[in-house]
Amino acid sequence: MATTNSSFTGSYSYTLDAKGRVNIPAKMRKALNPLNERTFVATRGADRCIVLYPVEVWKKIEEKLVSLNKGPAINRHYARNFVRHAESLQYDHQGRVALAADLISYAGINRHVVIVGMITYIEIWDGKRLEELGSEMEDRQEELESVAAEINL
Amino acid sequence: MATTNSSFTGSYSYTLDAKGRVNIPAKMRKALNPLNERTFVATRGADRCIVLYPVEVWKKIEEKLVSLNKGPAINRHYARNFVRHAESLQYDHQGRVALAADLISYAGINRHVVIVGMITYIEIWDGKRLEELGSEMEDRQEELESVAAEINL
DNA sequence: AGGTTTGTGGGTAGAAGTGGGTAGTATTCC
DNA sequence: GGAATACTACCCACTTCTACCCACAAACCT
Repeated sequence: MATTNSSFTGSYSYTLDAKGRVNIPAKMRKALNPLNERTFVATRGADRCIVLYPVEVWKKIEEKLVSLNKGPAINRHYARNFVRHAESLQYDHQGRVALAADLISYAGINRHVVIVGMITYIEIWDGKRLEELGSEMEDRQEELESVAAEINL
Repeated sequence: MATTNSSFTGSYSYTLDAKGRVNIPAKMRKALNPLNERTFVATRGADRCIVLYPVEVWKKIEEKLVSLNKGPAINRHYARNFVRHAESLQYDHQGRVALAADLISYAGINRHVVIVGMITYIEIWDGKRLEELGSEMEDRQEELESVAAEINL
């Protein structure tokens, strides 16, 4: 119960209700530093999922985006796409956040949702899509192993 | 009896109860540094068993995963697969941990469980599966000997 | 032997997850 | 401008699950 462990891990299965709300897993709520005041920043993730950053982490992302050289059009485009879909979400007293329709459709979510911890941030996936990705990954075992070799756990 | 920093060794046989709980061998509980607050992080092991790291060891793994460049998709997939099945487990006052159904089915566990010490971490196996693996290994005696030669005990 | 530790089973209070109501605010339309 | 409508934050209610507790049997240790 003493959450010295402030990182997000594990995966949890939930349902998106009729109002577009999903539960944030209790363990992740506990892992979120209170200075964030129960709020995350949600945006589009690279892998067609929704990504939730604790606000303190989001601030650092903003800094990096600001320091990005705005000369090349592609850089501006990148920053725009990242920020454009970002919205800050505070979970209610039942532990739920309301996701924007834009993000829900981007991630292809229908009702069955899986929330995955990625240590410093959280991902929200459509259950089925994540499964499909899992089986795709089985075909890419060597690539994964080369990553494993690289970081040498 | 300052066994604070001792290592995990030996193998012990237990039963998984109806609630998905297994005992952690008393010797391993004693070997776990108290700063871990009776908690391990469990995740999928490479050999179809469950792996338990003391939290202090897990933290180091997390650091490596966090420092992975999140640009390439394959790196994200790798981290996701690793962290996704991880959950932190604190053993109760009878010395048991409750394993997630996901991990139990991954390791193919039914009731009879063997817990193996691997010095810095712990493995949880289905009893029968571990036996089968043992007999497979008998056919690979030369390979085993070449490893022995390599580390030169 | 007798006390202590260890392993196993099961009951239960409180937490977690889910659905839905409502009041107050914002938005739209005439 | 003001009424009708949509939206959202907050609240309450119900079900399911889980962490914690107690109990007991077997093993262990002088």
